[in-house]
Amino acid sequence: MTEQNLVTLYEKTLSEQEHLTELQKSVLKAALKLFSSQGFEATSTSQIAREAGVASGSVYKQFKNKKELLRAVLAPLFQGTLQTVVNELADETLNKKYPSLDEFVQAVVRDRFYFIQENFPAIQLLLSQILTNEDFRGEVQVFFAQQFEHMLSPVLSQYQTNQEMNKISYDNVVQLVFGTFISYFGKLLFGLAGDVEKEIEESSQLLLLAFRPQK
Amino acid sequence: MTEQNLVTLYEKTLSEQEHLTELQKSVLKAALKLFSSQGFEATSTSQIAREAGVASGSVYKQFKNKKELLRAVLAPLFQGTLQTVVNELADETLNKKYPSLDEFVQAVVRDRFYFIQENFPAIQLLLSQILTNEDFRGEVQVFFAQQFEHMLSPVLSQYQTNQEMNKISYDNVVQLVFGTFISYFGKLLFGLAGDVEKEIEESSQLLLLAFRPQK
Amino acid sequence: MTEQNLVTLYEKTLSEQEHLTELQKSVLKAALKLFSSQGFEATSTSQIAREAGVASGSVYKQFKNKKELLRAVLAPLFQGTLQTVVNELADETLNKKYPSLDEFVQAVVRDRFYFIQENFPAIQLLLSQILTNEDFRGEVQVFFAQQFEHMLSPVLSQYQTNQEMNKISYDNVVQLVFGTFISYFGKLLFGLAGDVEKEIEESSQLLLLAFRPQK
Amino acid sequence: MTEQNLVTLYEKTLSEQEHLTELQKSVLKAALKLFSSQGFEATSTSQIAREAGVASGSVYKQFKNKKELLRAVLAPLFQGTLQTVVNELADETLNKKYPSLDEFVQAVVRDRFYFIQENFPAIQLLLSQILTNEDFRGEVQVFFAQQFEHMLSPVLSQYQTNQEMNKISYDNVVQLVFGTFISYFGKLLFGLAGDVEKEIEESSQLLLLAFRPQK
DNA sequence: GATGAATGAGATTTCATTCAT
DNA sequence: AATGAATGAAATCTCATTCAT
Repeated sequence: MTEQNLVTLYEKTLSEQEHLTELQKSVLKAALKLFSSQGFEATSTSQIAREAGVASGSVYKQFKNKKELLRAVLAPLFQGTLQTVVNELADETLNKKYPSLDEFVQAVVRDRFYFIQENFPAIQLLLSQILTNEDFRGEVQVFFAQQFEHMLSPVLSQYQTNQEMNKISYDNVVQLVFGTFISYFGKLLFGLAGDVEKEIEESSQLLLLAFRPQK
Repeated sequence: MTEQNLVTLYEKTLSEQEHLTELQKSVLKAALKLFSSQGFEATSTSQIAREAGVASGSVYKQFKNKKELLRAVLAPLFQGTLQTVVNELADETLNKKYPSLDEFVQAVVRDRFYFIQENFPAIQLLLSQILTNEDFRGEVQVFFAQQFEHMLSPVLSQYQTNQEMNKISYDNVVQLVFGTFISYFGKLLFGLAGDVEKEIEESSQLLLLAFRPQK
Repeated sequence: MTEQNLVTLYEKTLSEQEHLTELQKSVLKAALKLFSSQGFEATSTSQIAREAGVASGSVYKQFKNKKELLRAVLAPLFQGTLQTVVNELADETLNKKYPSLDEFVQAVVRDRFYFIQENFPAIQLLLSQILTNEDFRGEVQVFFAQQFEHMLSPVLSQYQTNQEMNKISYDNVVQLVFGTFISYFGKLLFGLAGDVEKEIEESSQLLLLAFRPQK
Repeated sequence: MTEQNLVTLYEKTLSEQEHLTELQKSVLKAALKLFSSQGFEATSTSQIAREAGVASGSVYKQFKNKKELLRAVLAPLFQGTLQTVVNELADETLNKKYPSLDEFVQAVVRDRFYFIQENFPAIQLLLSQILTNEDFRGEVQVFFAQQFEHMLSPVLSQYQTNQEMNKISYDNVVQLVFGTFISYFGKLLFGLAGDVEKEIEESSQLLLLAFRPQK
């Protein structure tokens, strides 16, 4: 089974980046952890150094300043970790053959709900950065733009051609699916989520209400 | 037509709070504006004082410390502004008679999409606080708990009894609707939203795909 | 019986000062109380105003600034209260006829020990001001200089002429007596003082060891 | 001859404390100097930093806050400096053999009067802290409790056994001696002290009046 | 390179003092 | 005269950043 935990994946991505020293990597890991749980502004560089087990000055040997450190923390998330995540999603879920639209939808929802559950802090960091950091928002946009379209569109077309799915646009599908995922994240945030399998089942059925051809 | 702009509503709420002085109100307004646009941590109290046109010490005459100021900023949002918003939503949208489910859904979506559009910065503040401030999250939860259920449930039951709507639970309806609103907020955040009327039309149709009875 | 409590005496002195308004007097009383217990620097003017039950601005209507207020607090202590104290000491103790030196010494010690006990906070203020405030030190000096000499000297001379007392200088007597009083104050400060009558008895006997003619 | 200047002794004590950095020591020295001359409340941390020749922030790197700094200033005074002072007093004065009570008393008075004269500002700080700082008062008490009794009592007993001294209690001796020292400090404070040798002679004779057996 | 003590700009906070009402 | 809200200078304290070792 493939790894779906962002932090572990993140560390794997880091270890592959040969231009980063061990020290840099430990700083990045510590920063990811603390930025996630406390927010960027509320985390001090000395706290990061302590968590990373390095001297406070060493943080600045590697990263010009705190903002640059944030960029360096977020960069591998896109250039490595998230890319891996996307690829795995494609390989293991989108590219598989499912006997029916129902099973396909449920597989995608299951895959992502578990992902959200396991990577809750990192997602919290990403979302809060998206809300407050305009530069970062730009990077997210560049990363996701068309990232999925070429993967998802063919699958959708196929179900639509089979008349298993009604003819709604790619954008609309993304909107519904994205709304579903954010809703699940919100439920987790507020402690309102029930058993994950029950949530998967319900959310899948809701999506299918919109996706199934209306006769 | 009633006012739906949060900042204006916020000021109206403030003006009704007789226990607040003019100075307190101007500080609260300035703080709301700056916290919204820059975040809580990134806003200094002297910046707030400057924006409010008062002396830096005056902020502390009125509010014990910066954290208390944040509480004081957010309190009227819930105890006044958001309450007004909820009440207006009830009076003007939920309690009106609509000839059909389609028109009802479209009316609700239109109402909220315009609201989101007009109150974008305040919503951004609320969402980022929800993500990073656990205490605040608790207050939000208390405020919204069952706030809608007693307003929305009867309307849904009615449409479901008429067989204009399929039998999905209140929770599921909320999840779909909440996902729709968040998606629209996200589109605005990323500059991806098209013409608001087109967005309303599309999002309403998507919801209706899920709400309409599947024959 | 005469009043020996400094604060009460202070209030009496104030009430006789017709150039002071009621408001001024209440501020002075409050300031005396707070400066005594907390020290001058550690007491804020708004705290004084609150204690006095007046508006904070009113303090400044009466006294140019905080330092001036301290002067105004201390002035009546010398110009009225302490003068009264000195006069009473003279009238009731020094000028009385005592059958023996022993009884005279014990009467003076008793009188002052009770005075110290009852006016502990005010004395604490005076001492701490003497230590830290050079201007004030000057005023104290002016006040006490020769204040006692003309009262005490005749009495001493008389006992010395009678050969009830050995021939030590006025300065030496003052030094021994002052040392005795400060020691008692110190014992009270550190919670080491025993029953006041026992302390009076012991301290009187110690003084008498030095005063009695050595055969 | 051994060093009896508190500030020099203080610096010596500091230099022996290996857990203190040079910077900490210079801050402590500066703080002692300024607290002594101006009082605790009237001294700002930036003033201390300037006097110590360090950056303002460095004060807080070493000491959590201003109150902690005061504690850190006073701690070596008791744990080192005053202890040294007490030990030297014991070694050089109390434990020496003197031909008579007269010479013993004069030696002790001389020793302490010179000590008071040389360490006037530090003593002023200690006294003003004793008056205004309750916590500090407690520490002083702990330090001095029985510190002297076991050193002084045997010497007194010896003189009393020899019938060179009358039988007054240890407590009474301490009271007389303490009163003598405080009186000399007071004279210095008010600029009333004469030549130190004359003061020593007079004060010794006064004490001896009380100590000598009354025939 | 790594360290962590030292820096100093800037943030939060306090409070003596002023002034419109 | 009395008020107390408002002021702003200065104090305490924090923390991103630098630099000698």
